[in-house]
Amino acid sequence: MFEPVRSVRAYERVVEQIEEAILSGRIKPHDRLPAERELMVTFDVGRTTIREALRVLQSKGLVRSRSGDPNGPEVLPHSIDRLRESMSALARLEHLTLRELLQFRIVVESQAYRLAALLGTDEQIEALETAMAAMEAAIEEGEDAFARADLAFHECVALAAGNKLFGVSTTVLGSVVGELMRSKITAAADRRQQMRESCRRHRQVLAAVRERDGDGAASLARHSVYDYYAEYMVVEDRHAVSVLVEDEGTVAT
Amino acid sequence: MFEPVRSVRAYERVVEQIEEAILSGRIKPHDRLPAERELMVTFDVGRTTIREALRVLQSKGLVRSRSGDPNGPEVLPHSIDRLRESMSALARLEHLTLRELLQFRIVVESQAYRLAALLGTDEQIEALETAMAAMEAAIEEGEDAFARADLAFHECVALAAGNKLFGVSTTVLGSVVGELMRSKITAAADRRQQMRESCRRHRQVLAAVRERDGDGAASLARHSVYDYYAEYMVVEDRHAVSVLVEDEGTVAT
DNA sequence: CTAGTTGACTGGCCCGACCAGTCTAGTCGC
DNA sequence: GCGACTAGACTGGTCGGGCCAGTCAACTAG
Repeated sequence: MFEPVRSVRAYERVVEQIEEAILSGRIKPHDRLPAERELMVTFDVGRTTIREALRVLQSKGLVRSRSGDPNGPEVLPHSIDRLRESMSALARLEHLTLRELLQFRIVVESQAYRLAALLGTDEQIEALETAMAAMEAAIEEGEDAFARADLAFHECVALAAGNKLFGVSTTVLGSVVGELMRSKITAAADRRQQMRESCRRHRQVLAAVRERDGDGAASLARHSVYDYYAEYMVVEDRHAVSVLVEDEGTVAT
Repeated sequence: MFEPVRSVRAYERVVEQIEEAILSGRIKPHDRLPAERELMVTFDVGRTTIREALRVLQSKGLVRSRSGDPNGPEVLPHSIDRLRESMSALARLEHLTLRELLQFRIVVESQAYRLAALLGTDEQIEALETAMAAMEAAIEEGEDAFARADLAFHECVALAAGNKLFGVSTTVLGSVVGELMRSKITAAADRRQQMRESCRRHRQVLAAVRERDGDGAASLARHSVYDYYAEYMVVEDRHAVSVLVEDEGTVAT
């Protein structure tokens, strides 16, 4: 007849209210929350409680507190950092292998290209061309710049595909793969050469996209990822990945 | 010459240390952390700081504090809840549409089946059969039981595919889609009928998997998701999804 | 009009206290 | 001897007060 009432901590209810206000858009990024001593009056709780709530919101990437700022805690612009962190934690805890990450990445990335090729507007594909050029230019500016340009390119792909999820996934997966690779990096081979090779691959895929050849772009993208990482996997993992690489209907070595 | 030192809050360093201990596996699930008053001695900080650190770790889903528990805060078993939450938050903030979620889900799910069909062991596929039966039995036990059985089935698929990521994604996507659908639910149609229909679809896909027909299973899975949700989308969204549904090489209406 | 100072705020952190929940050891009744 | 009960020693949850360092803005001296 009656429902059991699980005791809810005070700070949790504070979190709930503020979080809802942010997620619903009632409070927008760059807005400021009232100061802690003010919040503790409006919520009628101690400062400890307010602070714990703010810590939680901060760890969720929703707000940021700066010591001494008279404007109060700042509501942060949306970011996928939290998603990246939880994905990264999951990867460590579940001991995700490079094979698993690449299988997933191949699936997601190739279909993003396919969607972009089939549904992207001419302007969006033109933007891809620009991003591609920026990427090639970034080779000279070092690895970080290149990584950023690469990210921007994939963001454009997701835009052309008309699906933000593909962009987010690519970013997150790239980050996690990066973390995993750092441990098994091959003594910093010729990165310059790798970047150029990467650009060549991207060019090929982009060409297929331009021709509105969705399947071709997807296939090229699959091979691109596979070839890039194949050397870091043992034979049986390579096979498990290559199953996804070849076009449907044919299974490779 | 010298690096700028951004001041790191005390509680953050506490979080770092404990988090690293957990993520690295040095502290295992169901282990207990020392009590707050004890931690505050070992870290040489006030209880406030310890509590803020614990709140953060709690919001990360790594530990749980129960009032009065003499054993201290508990290290939680791994869970994808945090990933689900951040994904859910992202979906709200970025206003992800049903179309976007389904496009992604179709891509991921179909390839999971494909991998399962091509690489799953006979035992794993047998387990799929068992899970399928449990799902059919669960129809009689209500929606919640059915949802659980459905989840378990997809977990088996990911297992057969040999990739935990596909299972995680399916779970997370399912949850987010569920949240989105709650708002546009069609007056609780005949859920019983829908469940039966869902089982029928799953059976078809499973049959293809049994025959090791990866492409067939993938194709059936794509259609299955599409058909299930098509009515909830406007025409142009339907088209953007159907592009992914048809086998490569052919594009549908 | 600018450069520097000052003061009123901010959040970060600590302390001590109190309450309510939880487990356990010991007690009481059988 | 054994089970039910109780009391106590913990636990975390919350509060208030206090101090410090950082930040910003208004004000002041040049």
